[in-house]
Amino acid sequence: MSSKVTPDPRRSLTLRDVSEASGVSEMTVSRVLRNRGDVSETTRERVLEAAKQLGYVPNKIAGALASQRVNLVAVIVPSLSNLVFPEVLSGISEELEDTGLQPVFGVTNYLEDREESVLYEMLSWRPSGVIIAGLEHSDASRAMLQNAGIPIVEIMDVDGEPVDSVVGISHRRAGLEMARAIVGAGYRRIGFLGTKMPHDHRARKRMEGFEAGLAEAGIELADREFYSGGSALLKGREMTEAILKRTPDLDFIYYSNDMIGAGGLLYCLDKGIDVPGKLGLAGFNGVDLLDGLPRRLATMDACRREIGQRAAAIIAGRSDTGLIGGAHVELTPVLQLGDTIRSR
Amino acid sequence: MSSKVTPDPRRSLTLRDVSEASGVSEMTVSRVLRNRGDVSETTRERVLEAAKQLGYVPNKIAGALASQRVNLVAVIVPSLSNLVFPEVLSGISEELEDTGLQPVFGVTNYLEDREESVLYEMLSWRPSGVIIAGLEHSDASRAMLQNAGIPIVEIMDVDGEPVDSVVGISHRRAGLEMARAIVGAGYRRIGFLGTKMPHDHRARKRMEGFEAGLAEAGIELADREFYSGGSALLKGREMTEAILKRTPDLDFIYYSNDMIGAGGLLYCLDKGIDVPGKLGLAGFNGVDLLDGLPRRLATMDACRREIGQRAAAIIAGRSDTGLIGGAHVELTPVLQLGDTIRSR
DNA sequence: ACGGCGTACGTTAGCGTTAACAGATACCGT
DNA sequence: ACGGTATCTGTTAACGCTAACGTACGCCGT
Repeated sequence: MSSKVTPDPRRSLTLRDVSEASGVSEMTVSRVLRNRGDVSETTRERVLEAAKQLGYVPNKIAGALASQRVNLVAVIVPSLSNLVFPEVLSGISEELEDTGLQPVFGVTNYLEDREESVLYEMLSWRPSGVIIAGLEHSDASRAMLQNAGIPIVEIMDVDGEPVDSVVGISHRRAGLEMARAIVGAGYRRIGFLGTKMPHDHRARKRMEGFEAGLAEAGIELADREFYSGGSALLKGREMTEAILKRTPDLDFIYYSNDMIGAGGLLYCLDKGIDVPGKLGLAGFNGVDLLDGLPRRLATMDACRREIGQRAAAIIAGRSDTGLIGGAHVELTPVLQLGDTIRSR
Repeated sequence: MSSKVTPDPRRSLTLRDVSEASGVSEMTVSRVLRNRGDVSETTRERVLEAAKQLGYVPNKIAGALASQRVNLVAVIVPSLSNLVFPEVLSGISEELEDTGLQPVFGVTNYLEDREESVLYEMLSWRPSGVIIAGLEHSDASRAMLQNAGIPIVEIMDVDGEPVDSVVGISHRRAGLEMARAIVGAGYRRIGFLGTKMPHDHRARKRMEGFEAGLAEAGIELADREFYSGGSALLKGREMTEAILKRTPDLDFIYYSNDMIGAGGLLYCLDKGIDVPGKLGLAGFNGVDLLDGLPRRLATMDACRREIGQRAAAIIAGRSDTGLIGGAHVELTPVLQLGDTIRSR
């Protein structure tokens, strides 16, 4: 790989190198590379050829500083292993595809401190917008978002006060409606299995909504348990076994996510428990993993991909909702009864 | 939110604003904010206070341009829905945690064109290093990597010629050893179910290795089928049913990933097929999802998290392997027999 | 022949930060 | 009292690019 073209392989190329190689000014090269302004067809070709020949890669750092424009969108989510977030990210990527905007992902591990530092770090690159999961942030984070002077979209959840725009579903209402459906189907001794994460506000809201829904019928949760870490499917199994041992007369279990719900379902099938006759089950999310299960778990679609798309559309300025002053998009999750809630 | 402090909420703050607010030069502010050089305790506090008060967020764009240093590491993977990659990314994040380096993720959807444009885009931010999945790239991508003048780590796979460093496993060998184990356990009529992605080189190499392993014993694949899209678990079910219908005398099925393997396993359990007596099954990856299944699928751990960690360590200059000239780290996946290969 | 206009470039002056060096002050030993 | 050193702070000049404006030239109609 002896390079005849690059004078110093250590130093990276600049516009000047391309301009010298093609015999025009740096400005003209810049114009060609950005397709801006008038350049004759012949010089355009000459410049393009030289740039390609040298293997020139523009320096966006300098470009961004000079133009005061950055084509980055900061996207901050609590986790990637949750299965939900990769789908949201896909929706964002897809929608941003041909806008010239580029998503940059950051992960907080459900930690407020980390959210704060990830946000700080990302804002220091002066992105064109921020998409961030949840409505609950530290005071400092909230202040940064407010002062950033760029569009902010908080996603996943609409139960609370957004800084700017918001796209999501009401987890409270999701829980509530699930409770109504379950009570409506005649179940009375109801248990809850969920994650122990104190900072998963959405799971918390679902449970609160769920309890409120039960309360409408004068019912209280018969039992509950929380876990953290490990394989969700396995935990679903283990916890289902444990809760049924402790409270054998349960006739329904509501899981805070589909994964542990699936584990519970597999356990019940193993043990020959009559689902949904003797015991009903429901999860949350509508992950397509469930399609492959022997029986389809009742669940509620969280509109993950669409949330990503709508949020990205707002940042890209493509949203039809009020362009200024913060859009407020509440999507409606659809209850899928599956085969694990008896139909009356 | 009437701001007494910010003069113009539209324009974002600069070092100058902080310097004026604290009565020192911009340089001193810069020093305080970066903990570099000597600053007296009193000024340091005054500056910090002013910065916090104003809500100043440094402009890394300007900083990077001036210092010619960027604390970003470009990480390029083909997909996020594969379950494998989020784990690799976690490994990277974790390892980079306290190095001052920040990973930035890009997704290619298994498309060479997209890989090229994502890479170009990322290189234009002049990152400190690149971690990229796979050894197969377009000529242009390869040229960009070679000329970037920064450490490059190709991950997941070691079967090929790396540009610089490489961390991964030999998928060819993984397939080969699985074949040997299966043949060794006495299976003879062996089928393969996999993904149709022409650009998933690693799946391809596993299959090639697998066939080579069978060939050692004079065996050929009895049947095979490929799918694309949809719920992997469900596809595993459907394809298993289809292949068993077409070739009923199969005594083993090797799946290209655990997810469809799990689907196949659930199908067999449903149908009461004797696993592993009459039919053996194996997948690939060692995802912890499998822990929750009624029976543990045989698989091979792909060392996903560790790959991420080792790759990040190389970029961070923490690797013990030869610091210059490209490290070559081949991890060894461990065969886990589970309950779906009979033990002789 | 002239002004007017459009096209195709070039020039100049930053963008906000940091590297490198240059004071300024205080303190020290002799 | 002196130079020397240590500690702190300021000044200057980039970094690589682009916005805004300037200029040269050709073409047109009258």
